[in-house]
Amino acid sequence: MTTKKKGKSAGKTVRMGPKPVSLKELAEHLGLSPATVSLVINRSPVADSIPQETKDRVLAAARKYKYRPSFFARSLRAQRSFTIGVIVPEVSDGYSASVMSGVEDYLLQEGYFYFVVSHRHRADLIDEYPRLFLERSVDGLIAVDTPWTLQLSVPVVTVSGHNQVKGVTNIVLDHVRAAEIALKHLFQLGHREIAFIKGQEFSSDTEVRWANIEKAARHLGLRISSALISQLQGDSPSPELGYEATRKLLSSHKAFTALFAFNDISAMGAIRALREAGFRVPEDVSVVGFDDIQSAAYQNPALTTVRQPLREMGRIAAETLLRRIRASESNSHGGETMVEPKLMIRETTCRVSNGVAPR
Amino acid sequence: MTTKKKGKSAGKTVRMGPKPVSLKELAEHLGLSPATVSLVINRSPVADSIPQETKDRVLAAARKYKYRPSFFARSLRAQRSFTIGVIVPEVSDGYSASVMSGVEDYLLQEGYFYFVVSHRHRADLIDEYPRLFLERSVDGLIAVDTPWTLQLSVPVVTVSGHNQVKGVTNIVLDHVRAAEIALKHLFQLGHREIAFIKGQEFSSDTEVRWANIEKAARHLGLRISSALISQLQGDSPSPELGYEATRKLLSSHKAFTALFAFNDISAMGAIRALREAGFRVPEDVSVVGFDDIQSAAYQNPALTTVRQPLREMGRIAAETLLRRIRASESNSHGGETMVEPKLMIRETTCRVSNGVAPR
DNA sequence: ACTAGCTACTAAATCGGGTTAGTCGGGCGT
DNA sequence: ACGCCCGACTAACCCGATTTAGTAGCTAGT
Repeated sequence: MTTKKKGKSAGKTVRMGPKPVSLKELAEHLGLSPATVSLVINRSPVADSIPQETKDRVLAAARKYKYRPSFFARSLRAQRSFTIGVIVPEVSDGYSASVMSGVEDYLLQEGYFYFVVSHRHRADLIDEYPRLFLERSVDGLIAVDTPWTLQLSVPVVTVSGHNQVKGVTNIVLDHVRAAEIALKHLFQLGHREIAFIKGQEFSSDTEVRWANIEKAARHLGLRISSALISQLQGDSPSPELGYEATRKLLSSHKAFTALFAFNDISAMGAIRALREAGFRVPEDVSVVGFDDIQSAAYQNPALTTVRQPLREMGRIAAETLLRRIRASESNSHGGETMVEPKLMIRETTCRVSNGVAPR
Repeated sequence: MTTKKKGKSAGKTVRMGPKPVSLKELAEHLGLSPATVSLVINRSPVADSIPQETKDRVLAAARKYKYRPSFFARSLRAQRSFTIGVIVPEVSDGYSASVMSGVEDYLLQEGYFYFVVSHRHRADLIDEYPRLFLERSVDGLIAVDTPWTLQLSVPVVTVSGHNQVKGVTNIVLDHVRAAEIALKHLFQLGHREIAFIKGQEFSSDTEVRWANIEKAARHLGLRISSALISQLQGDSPSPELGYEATRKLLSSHKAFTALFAFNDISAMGAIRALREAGFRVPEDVSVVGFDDIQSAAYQNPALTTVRQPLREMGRIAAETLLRRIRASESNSHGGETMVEPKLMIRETTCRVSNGVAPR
C-alpha cells in the first residue's frame, strides 16, 4: 500500500460550500427579526397577517443566499431527527442488502435518512446498538433478521422478527405457505427422502420455518428422518456453512433424493458438497434454496428456490415505521404484516428418476 | 398482505427508555450549576480545581440517572456530528456491500455513525445527495465506485475514484498489476484469442481498467481483436448484463478461447451464455472475473478472478477520512492510496487444449 | 490592614431555530 | 374624542449542552 499523486484532474470542479447563512444573518440583511423570517419560511399560520410583498422578499432572499436551516438546531427544538436506525446481522450479505434497498427507497423519498449498523450476531452489540441509536435520537428503528425482545421508547419494526413485543410490528413471510409450496413441489416430483438444512439458532426465522416444514410434511404424509436433518453452524455469511452441513448429512450414509436448504447461500455450498461427493444436481439430488437472492438465478445450474420479496419487505417496513412515527404510536400496536412467498422453479430440481441415492 | 396479531410473546421485555435526564435537571438535583456538571463530566482541565469528592458525586448521579448528553445539543455547539455520509451505486450489490462492511468496522469502533444512500447511477442524485449530506452536517463523506468531481467543504474519500479533485483522496486498486496478473495467467495457459467485457461508461473503474488491459496486452505481445470487445449496457446489478454482453460477443462469430469479464457478476452471466451456446467452461472457454465477491468461490465451477480487497479498501477509506477530519484538512490533500490485487485461480480457467473455439 | 492568590464554583453568552405572548401605530365606529 | 380592533411585526424564552469570564470566600504574605 503506497501513497502518491497522479491521475487526471477532474473535468469540472464545481462548487465549494461557502459558509452557510444563518437565520439571524438573513433577518439582519432583510431588516426584519429572525422570528418573522422563521414564520414566513415555515409557512406558519401565524404569518397570515404578513403582507405578500414581505413574504416574497423573505423567500427571495432565502433562495438567493441558499439559506438552509441547521438540522441540529431544528432537531434540537423539534425533538425529531428525521433519521431512523437500521440494524442488520451483516451488511454484506444478500438478504440484509436487499431489505435495506427497499427500506432506502421509501425512506429517502420521504426525506428521512438512516444509520446502518451490523451486529454480526454478537449479543452484546444487539443490546448496545439500539442504545446508541436512541442516544442519536433516531425517530424509530428497523431490525432485520434479528431476534428482538427490547421495548423501546420509539417505534420499532422488524423484518422477519417473530417475537410479540409491545411497540414492535413484525413484517414476516407467510411461512406456512412457504413450507407448503416447497415441499409440495418436491413431493410432486416424487421425492420422499428429503434432507434438510436448518438455520442457525440465532437466525430469527429458523424456528418458525422449521415448525412449518414439519407441519407441511405431516400434511403430505412425508416422514422426516432425523438423520437427514442438519444445521448451519457458525456466523459466516459464506456458502461454507452449507457445505459443512451437507458434508455432515452425507457422512450419515442415509440416502436422500432431495435437499431443502435454509437459504440460497447455504444451498450453493450444499451443491458443491454434493458434487464433490459424486452426486449430480439435480439428476441425483434435487436442491431447493430459500430467499432468491440476486445471484440465485445465475447459479449453475440455476437455483430453484422459495422467493421472499425482500425488497418489498424492506419497503413495507419503512412505510409501517413512518406511519407509526407520524401517528406518534411509540408503543401499543404489536401485530404483524405478512407477505407471500413464491416458488421459483429453475434447474436444481427434477423428477426423481430411479432409486439412485446417496449411500 | 394481511395484518393480524399472533406469535409467541417475547421472553424478556427488558427496558423502556424513561424520559432522559437533561444536564440542567441533573445539576438541580445535585445543587450545582449546569456548568459545573458539564465540566466534570467532560473531564475539562478547568475542572482541576474541583475537589474529588464533588466530582465523584456528580459522576455517581450521572450514572444513577443514566445521563446521556443530547447529541443534537452537542453537535449544534461543537459543529461536529460524528456522522459521515456514504454514497454507493446500489446497496444491494456485492461490491458496495463489501466496501461498506469495511467502512463500518472502522467507523463504529471510532464512535462515528454513517448514512447510506444509493444513487443508482442517476446523475441528478449523484449531485443531490452530497448536498443533502452537507445539510445534515456530515463531518466527511465516502463515495464508492462513483465518478466524483465535486469539491466540498468537508473531506471526501473515494473508493475506486480516479479523478484528481482538491480535497478528495482516492483509494484505488493497483490496476497495472491487476491487468498484468490476469492476462499473464491466461497467456501462460496458452490463450491468444481473448474476449473482453468492459464496464459501463458510468462505472468509475471502467476506463482505467481498460487502459491497463491494453497496456498489459501490448507487453505480452497479445493482440486484442476489436470484434472481441463487448461492453456492459444498463445499470442493473444482475448477471443479466454479462449475459447480454456475451451473447453479443458470440454473435460476432469470431473465435476466442478465454473471456475476461469486468466483474464477477457479469462473469456469471457470461458463463451462462457460453453454456447455452454449447461451450464448456473452462474446457472450451476460460473465464476470469474481477472483484472476488463472496459467492465467486461457490460458483459452479468456482470462479477464477482478480481479487480486490474490498473490505480492506473500505476500512482504509474510513481511516483516511477520519484522519483528515481530525486534522481538519477539509481541502488540499488530493492523492491516492493503492492496494494490491490478487489472482484467485479456481476452476474457470485451464490450459487451452486444442483448437476448439467458438465459431 | 490590605492585597495577592488560590479554591470552588457560577452567570451568561453561544450554537441556530421555533414559538408565544405581546407591542405599536393607525383606521374605524359611535 | 375615545376606545377598540387589526395588521405587521418583534421580544424573549425555549431546546440542551459547552465555554469563558468572572465572583465569593478564604488564606497567606508584607
